[in-house]
Amino acid sequence: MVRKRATPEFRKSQIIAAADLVLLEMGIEHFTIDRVIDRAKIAKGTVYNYYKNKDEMLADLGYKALSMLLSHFHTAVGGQKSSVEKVKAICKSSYDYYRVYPQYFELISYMERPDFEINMSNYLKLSQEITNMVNHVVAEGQEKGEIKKDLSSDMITYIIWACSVGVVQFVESKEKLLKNHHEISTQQMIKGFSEMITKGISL
Amino acid sequence: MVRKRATPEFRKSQIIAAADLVLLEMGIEHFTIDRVIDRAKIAKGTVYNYYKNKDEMLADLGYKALSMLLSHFHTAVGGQKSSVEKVKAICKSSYDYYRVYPQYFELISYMERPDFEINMSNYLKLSQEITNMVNHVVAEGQEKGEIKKDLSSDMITYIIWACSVGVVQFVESKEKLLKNHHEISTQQMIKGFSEMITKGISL
Amino acid sequence: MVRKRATPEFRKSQIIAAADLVLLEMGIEHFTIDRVIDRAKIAKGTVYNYYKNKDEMLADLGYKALSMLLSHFHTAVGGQKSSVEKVKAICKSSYDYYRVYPQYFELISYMERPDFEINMSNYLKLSQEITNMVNHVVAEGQEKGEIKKDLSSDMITYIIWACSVGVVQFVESKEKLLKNHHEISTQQMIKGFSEMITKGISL
Amino acid sequence: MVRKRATPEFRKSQIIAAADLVLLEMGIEHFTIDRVIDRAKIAKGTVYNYYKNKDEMLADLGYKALSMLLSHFHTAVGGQKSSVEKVKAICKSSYDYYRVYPQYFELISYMERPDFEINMSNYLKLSQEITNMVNHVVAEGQEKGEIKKDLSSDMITYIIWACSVGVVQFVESKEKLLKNHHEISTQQMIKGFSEMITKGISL
DNA sequence: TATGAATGAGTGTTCATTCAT
DNA sequence: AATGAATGAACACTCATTCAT
Repeated sequence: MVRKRATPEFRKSQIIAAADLVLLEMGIEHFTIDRVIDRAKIAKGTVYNYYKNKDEMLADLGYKALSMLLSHFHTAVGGQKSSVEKVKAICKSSYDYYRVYPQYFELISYMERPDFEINMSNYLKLSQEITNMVNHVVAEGQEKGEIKKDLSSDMITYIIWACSVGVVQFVESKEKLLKNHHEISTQQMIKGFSEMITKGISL
Repeated sequence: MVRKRATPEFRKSQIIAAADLVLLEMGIEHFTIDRVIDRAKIAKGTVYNYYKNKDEMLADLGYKALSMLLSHFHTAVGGQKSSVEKVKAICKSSYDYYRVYPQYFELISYMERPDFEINMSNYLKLSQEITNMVNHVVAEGQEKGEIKKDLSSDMITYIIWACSVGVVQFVESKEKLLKNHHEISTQQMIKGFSEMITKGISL
Repeated sequence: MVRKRATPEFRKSQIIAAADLVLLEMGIEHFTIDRVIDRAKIAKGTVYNYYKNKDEMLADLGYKALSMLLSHFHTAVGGQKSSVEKVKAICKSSYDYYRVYPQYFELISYMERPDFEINMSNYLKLSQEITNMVNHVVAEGQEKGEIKKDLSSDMITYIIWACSVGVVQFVESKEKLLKNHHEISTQQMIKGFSEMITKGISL
Repeated sequence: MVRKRATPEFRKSQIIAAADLVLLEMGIEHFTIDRVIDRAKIAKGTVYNYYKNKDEMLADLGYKALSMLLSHFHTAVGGQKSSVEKVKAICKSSYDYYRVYPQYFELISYMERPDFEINMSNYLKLSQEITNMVNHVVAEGQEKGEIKKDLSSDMITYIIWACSVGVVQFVESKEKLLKNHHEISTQQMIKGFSEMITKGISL
């Protein structure tokens, strides 16, 4: 009814903020455009002036999700001295991240779908940045003789990331299944996992 | 129109085969009854003579998926002597399994969702059997002094499984994303992963 | 599997007995052929050897329902001396009947559907018999000077029946709505209704 | 294909009009959304922009049904002087109402079913209003000594309503069954019924 | 006669996307 | 740019009825 005028940037941030809330409250499974426009108090058609389709909007959210992940990794690495400790911190912070933004974790998994065929160059660039960051830590460790060199730093980086995701998903599904939060054993598992990884990459 | 008669066993296997294909081609997200009946060339109602609902059909597929996995694990462990080698073989065979039955991996994840509320006692029993099998290998290794004891065999089993799933999913999504099969580096990654895990759990 | 042989009469009574139970337990709304064959332990196709379709089966049940109603009316009238008292007893026994066979009441209403287009000659004949029975009571009352004559005995009979059905349905829906059985006021209502009718038809 | 634009008010009235026709022609048992959209020549999804679900649509029809009924009662009562005459007019106007809006009668019955779980506060309020209106007429008659006092005005109101519904349904089913309109005897029946009721409640 | 596997036209509901205004 | 009414393809599931054996 009321015709709101706003700069494109503002409007887009308004939409993404609403989308963020919807994702937070409903999860990716029940994320719908209708719920987003309800939140954002804008018309349905307006969304499509800013996003080609739903997936493009999710990619935008995904970008935010990766940003937060990168920031988590930076914080985690910051306090550590040795490269191995840094890797361990990264493993642990993957889980911390999931605890704080479980929906973002879901979203990142969701975006791996093979039929997610939109322009995600920004997303991929950021994804690369995260990889580079971890890669840098690993390569440094290899140079300093802390981390074994029979695998390329790339490979080690991928393995660390893949295992971290796997462990978090495992914990997630088990917690959902059991419907109670047995935080203790989860913490033990994360700790055991981190140590296993660091031991596995050490010289 | 044309009424095709068949033994219940044949018809059920026909449906499962069609469902397998649909899962393989479309992924769990786009797995629908309509697509299954299209493939199986049967009427809609027929499906419901064999399965109470969609989830029960998926549970049947899931059971098959776990059976194949267990069988893969058994084969893999069979040829190994030391416990650590057995664990390594399990890690590698997770990927082999994925190569043969890629569709089953996401199905297993899907069935973990908390609202999957059908009778899955058979499925869960088999799931437990797999866990027990791996657990047995790990516990044996601990007794023989091959595997470290600061983590319970349960915990190690879970971590191995979670990491294996993570690595396979990673490989899967990267391959689908890049749409070319760089089998070599994948093989390297699986090898590196297996060695990292075995090193991580060794004394 | 096992081929049961039986006389057609026995088989039909077996089906109708099962159907009766299904109607009793599920109500007309959830009355299905599947549930009947489950109960009767016979094959689906067999039903259609004895009944052209579902409605014909219901008509058979409906016949039974009317039989019980007629029997209720006979019992009710039996104890009364004056015609007016007989009419009052009929009004009351309509409700008694509903209390004992609520599903039969539903069924009778259901069979009034305009698209209930099957051969119901038996049903209609019995329906006529009930009408005749009431009509006889009314006509007798008119002859004896107990019941007013400005309306034909037919008309009075119809009105009595129609009002009785209406009152029972009203009580039924109110009880279902309120979900508690306030038997007292219901009894009062039935009593009030019966008296109102008898007063209405008296000279 | 062709996108027809209309004001919401028009579209809603268009849907209701179509629904009215479907109810009239098919009866509540065969009232489906598909038939409504067929009639209204709109897309399926459009219905759900105006009604949350089927029951809400029926509730809207039901509200309209009660409105017309109340209006009929008001008109009927308007011309009468004595309370007893007013009651008689109400009985007769029930039938008039049915003649004008035959489809609404079964709808009102249908909405009494206990699993009708939508917000019907408006409907129930209106229903109460009708009851109050009749109740007022009866209570007035009791005060003036025209109507007997051995039953509460509430009870009498309910009985009048229940009997009226019963008689209308009886006439309806008989007419449909015989498929010819013997308007004369129907009129006689309504007249007889009204007089029977008024006689029944008089002092 | 008996069987029960097979059929397929519904049934209500969802939701991403389009497009006339 | 903004609106929001309109669209229609999906979707899981039901059940009376048919018919080859």
